[in-house]
Amino acid sequence: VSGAPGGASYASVAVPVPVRRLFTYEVDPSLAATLQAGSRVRVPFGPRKVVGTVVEWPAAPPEPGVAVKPIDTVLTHAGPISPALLELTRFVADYYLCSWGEAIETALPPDAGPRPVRRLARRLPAADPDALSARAVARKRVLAALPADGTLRPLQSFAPTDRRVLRALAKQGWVEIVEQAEEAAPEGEPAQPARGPTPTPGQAAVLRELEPALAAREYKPFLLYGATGSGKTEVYLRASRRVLDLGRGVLWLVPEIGLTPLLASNVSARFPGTVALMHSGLSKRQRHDAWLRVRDGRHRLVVGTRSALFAPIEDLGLIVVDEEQDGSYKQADTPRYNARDLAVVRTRAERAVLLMGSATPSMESFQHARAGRYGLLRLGGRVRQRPLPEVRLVDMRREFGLSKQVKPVSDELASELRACVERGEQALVLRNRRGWAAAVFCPTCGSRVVCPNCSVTMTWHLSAARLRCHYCGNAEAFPECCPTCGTDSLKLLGEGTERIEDILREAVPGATIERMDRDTVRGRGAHEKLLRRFDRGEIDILVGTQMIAKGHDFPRVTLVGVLSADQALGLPDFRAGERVFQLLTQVAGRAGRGERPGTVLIQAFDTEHPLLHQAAVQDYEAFFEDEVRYRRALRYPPFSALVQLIVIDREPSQARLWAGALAAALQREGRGKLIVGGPGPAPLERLQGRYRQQILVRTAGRRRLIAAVERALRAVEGEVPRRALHVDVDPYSLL
DNA sequence: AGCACGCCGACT
DNA sequence: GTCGGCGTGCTC
Repeated sequence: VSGAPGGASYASVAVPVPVRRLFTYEVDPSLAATLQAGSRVRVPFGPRKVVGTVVEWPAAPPEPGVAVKPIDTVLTHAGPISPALLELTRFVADYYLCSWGEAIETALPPDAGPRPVRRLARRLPAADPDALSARAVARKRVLAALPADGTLRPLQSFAPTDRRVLRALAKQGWVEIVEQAEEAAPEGEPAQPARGPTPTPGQAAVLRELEPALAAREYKPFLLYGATGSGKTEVYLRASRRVLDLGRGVLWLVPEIGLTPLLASNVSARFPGTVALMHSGLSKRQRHDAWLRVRDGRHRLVVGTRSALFAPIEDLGLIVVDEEQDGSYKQADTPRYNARDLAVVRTRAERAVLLMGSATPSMESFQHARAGRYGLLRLGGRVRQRPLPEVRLVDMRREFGLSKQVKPVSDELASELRACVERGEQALVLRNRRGWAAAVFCPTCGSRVVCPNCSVTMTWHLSAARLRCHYCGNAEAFPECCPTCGTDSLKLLGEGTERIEDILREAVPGATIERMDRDTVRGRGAHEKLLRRFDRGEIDILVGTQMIAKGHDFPRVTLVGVLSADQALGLPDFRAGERVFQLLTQVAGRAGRGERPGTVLIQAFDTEHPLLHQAAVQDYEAFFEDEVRYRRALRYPPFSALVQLIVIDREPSQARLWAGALAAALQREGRGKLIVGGPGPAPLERLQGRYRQQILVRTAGRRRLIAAVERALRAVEGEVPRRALHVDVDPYSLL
């Protein structure tokens, strides 16, 4: 297999660099016994060493003329990557057009570095504080603080100065200092599993439909479609119970919303000791440890965000994808994978059940379900017969006609808010734009203040007293006069959450109002902390961006206001409508989750827009029918697969040139079967000082599309530098 | 992605 | 005369 008799043997290694190629290394006979596909190996790579993964061994000898280097060492402490995981990462590399090494890197836990050691001190038998000289006050005191029986005491429990004294005592031979690897923190789970509620008839019916698939050990995908509050979580929990009882593992994916710990503790209560948590809020160490515990089979149920898709669960029986339509399943940087789509791949490979849930399924998933490729499970009714909220559209044109001024918060919403607060209930107000003003406008010349690096308007933040670019972070002082024409009559345009908060303070006197957006909740736990305060009733009105739409069940919320609901409908993105519908449905679902009925006010200028009416009556299927017609007509997903290519350079002419070459290659390689849109300026033509040209390629067959894109990328390899290219297969957002 | 090699501006 | 800027190219 590996060359001449008695000759060297070779291994094919995937290295973590963005080069879609494998590298051949020589395997020393001494390593042969420990090596296998999936082994992590330290290899020389150019002038440095990298840790790569053996993907084939033994492998064919290299082409003549390449100077093969030997594998340095085989890393054994982490163990090899399982064949299943190796295969999944190979799929990621092929499908999302990244290198296999990069795919493996994202599937593995972060390198946590050496485990922190705990140092402990112990008094040696002969040591006696009284034997020390009377002048050695500190040493006497510190020695006396150590137990006479020689029990260990952590160094951490001493003051820093005393620790130095201890070291001196150790030098003298009175004290011994020992090192001990830090143990992973004990779980502290409740021993008694919590009993869940009795399933509603709807839940029971869905579970009956699921049962044969759960027991069958065969790939079967389902879409669980049910309104907010219809009790999807209980279905997930019961399905998980069933699969765990069969001895198989469960993976439960949730969107990235900072509430994962909350959900996980609820799940843990039902399955004490079985649940591992995997999300980006954890430290490297915690993620690393959780990964190892899962791989060792100590946790059979993993709750986590996007990257948990790669959790090394053996014999996986079920993947739950909650809120499957959520955009956070799509990774923004390389590899740009979608965990929901990969869940299909993984369940298929592992002969497991896929259970995706949503109140507003993605167009893709609902279309699959309608076409019979996914089992469609409808969950009707609301838990405890809670009525749907009353949704009213507020016509802002009429509002303008009455008051002759543009008011971001209508009189109708203001009075509802006052009444709500007076009743002692709570309200949410959604405005999908942060800052005080969306733009600074010059009425003299008609220009707006734009970011010097990006083709976007600068946002005015009053509390920070800075103009900020939300794309590159550039911040400036408010200009004294117009940067374009020099006159000093600059006006603010478009109210952001900061301004809305202010307006509400005036409109609803006496109410406690807080704001939740990326400016007010930074860092770990801030998001959850604010929501907890809201939950405890310490806040009457919570204003914020779409952040407030996701999350928890707030029983005291009876009013939801949405400002400029139709604004996002005009965005140059084929998913704009879908996203607005999802957001409106989601935020409307926040109203009236307790005993009292809820009211939702949706403010818009284009109140005739069918989508707003469909959202108002919570008619997902009517929305779907309209949207599916539009997608079919324009051949957008789900009626095609789509790849977005962006060519970036400081020089606009250079970007155009390269994009032209790439588009031509795509035309050629597509052999007339691809729809090649562009090249043309990307929706955000300039970002961080670089010009961006966009090409959108689509066609019905996704394998064919990806293969053609791959060939085109290879064809322009010498011409277009790799770093100038962004390739996004199945993009979620085109902006 | 690193990292080295390689050709043009402000400094001891 | 060098130190160093980051453009280009390669990594078995």
